[in-house]
Amino acid sequence: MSDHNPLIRKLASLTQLAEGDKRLLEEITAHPVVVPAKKDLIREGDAPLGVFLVMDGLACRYKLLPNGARQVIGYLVPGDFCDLDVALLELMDHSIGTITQCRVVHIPSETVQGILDNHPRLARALRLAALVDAATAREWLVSVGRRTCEGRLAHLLCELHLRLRAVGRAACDSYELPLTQVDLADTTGMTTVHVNRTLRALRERGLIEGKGRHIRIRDAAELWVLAAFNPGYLHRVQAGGQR
Amino acid sequence: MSDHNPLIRKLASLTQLAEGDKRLLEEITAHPVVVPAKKDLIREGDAPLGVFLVMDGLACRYKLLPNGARQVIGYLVPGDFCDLDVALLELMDHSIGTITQCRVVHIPSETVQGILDNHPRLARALRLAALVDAATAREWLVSVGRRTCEGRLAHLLCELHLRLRAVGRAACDSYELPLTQVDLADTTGMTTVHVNRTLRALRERGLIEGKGRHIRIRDAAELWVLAAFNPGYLHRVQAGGQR
DNA sequence: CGACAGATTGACTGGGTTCAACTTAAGTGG
DNA sequence: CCACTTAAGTTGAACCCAGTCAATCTGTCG
Repeated sequence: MSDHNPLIRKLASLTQLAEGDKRLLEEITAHPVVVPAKKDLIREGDAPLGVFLVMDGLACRYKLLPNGARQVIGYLVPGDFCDLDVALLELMDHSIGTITQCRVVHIPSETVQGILDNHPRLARALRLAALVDAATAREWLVSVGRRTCEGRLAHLLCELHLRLRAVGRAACDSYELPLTQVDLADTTGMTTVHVNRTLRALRERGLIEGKGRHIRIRDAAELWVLAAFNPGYLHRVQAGGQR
Repeated sequence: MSDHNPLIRKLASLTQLAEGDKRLLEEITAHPVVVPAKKDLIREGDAPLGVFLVMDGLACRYKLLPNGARQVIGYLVPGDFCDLDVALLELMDHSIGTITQCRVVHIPSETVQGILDNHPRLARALRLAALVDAATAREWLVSVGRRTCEGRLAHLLCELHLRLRAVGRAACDSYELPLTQVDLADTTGMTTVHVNRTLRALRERGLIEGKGRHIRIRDAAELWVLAAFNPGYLHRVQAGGQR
């Protein structure tokens, strides 16, 4: 029953895993720690201490500017972990904080290194996941730089839907999105006011529906077009498209 | 005389290298190929074939949207290479093209893997360089999402100045920047018209000077403030600050 | 009930885009 | 050597998308 382990599901969506690999992953993720909402796991300027792995809940990477502005530079959904090689860095160049309460596993650098050295199939899977993270950051750059405001939000909704579905945290056409409009604004480079209006526009176009936390995608095809969403950057083995 | 080998200079700016390491790097980079300006090294959708390393000139990563818009998602200055693990990917999720004529080395995946497996110090350096690339993409996201237009351009100028200086391609306060205003616009998420006006504003404030390709930074301190530039994300060993 | 975070709405403003003309610089070929 | 072409840079004017400011509403929790 590895079906509910998000790390296993995620890695399995990127490449083939052997039974032994899955067992090892189960072991590593056996004892998560509960972290409340809105707590920093690690802060810019801190010395990194290994890899964080989110098993449940939602966390984000972010940076703050001197003027107080915040930019979210990535989300960690269940199964996601922060860079494999952080141990090489002296200092973190960004912060990671929880959005909701999370169950988090902290994996010491030595353990990570051990896996990378002795389990080539897993190493491959983990490296692949790291590549997808980097590709996702680049895709976000495209969003903020060149997509319209509607497109940015639409793109984010499409991406999170696929990512959550891959780890069994989303239904076919709906999911729980515990982000505030402030979070969305800090992610897409907009203001909260405009996020509010843009979401309404998406609703009025009949593309999405749902008050507050619950999102239902009413017209995925149209949403993809509006978002210019091309899921290739997620590098899923089975296309990762619509069910 | 490894002083002019940009890869060696770059890696040395990130971590300690032994003489043997440098010799190996010299070997690998001994036979670059000349690529004309404005040619794609590899295109989104292609199968990756190993790692590209830029020895001279300027190249960029970019993505195109269906509407024709382009977003530049990273520059490759001398010494930079594209992701170590691309071989794991089935398809490229973005393109890499030259801006100017470049001297480029193509390193087969097996060679890369050999180094990663058998030369731990080099592996460390290369991994570190890859982390810096990822951090740079995140910093760009902050720029486009939360910096003013003046700030974005200022930040880019600061970053490129440091990166070029690290590989001996920039003087203390000036450098050649072979980017058109179109390139700058596609990098910073602006229009060319506004890039033009914003550059003028930077000139009029006395922060930079220089027509066309040649940039001179007149007031680095002020430029850093305007850009909210914090070079920590480049993870240089010796602070990487002003000479 | 009061307090607070988050969402919503309206009115106003302005930064940045759009469109279009014009200039400058750098080839290229006759 | 110069007319012609093309890419890049510059400027002006009109417009509008999105930000700003501020008030109001909603829901939740103690």
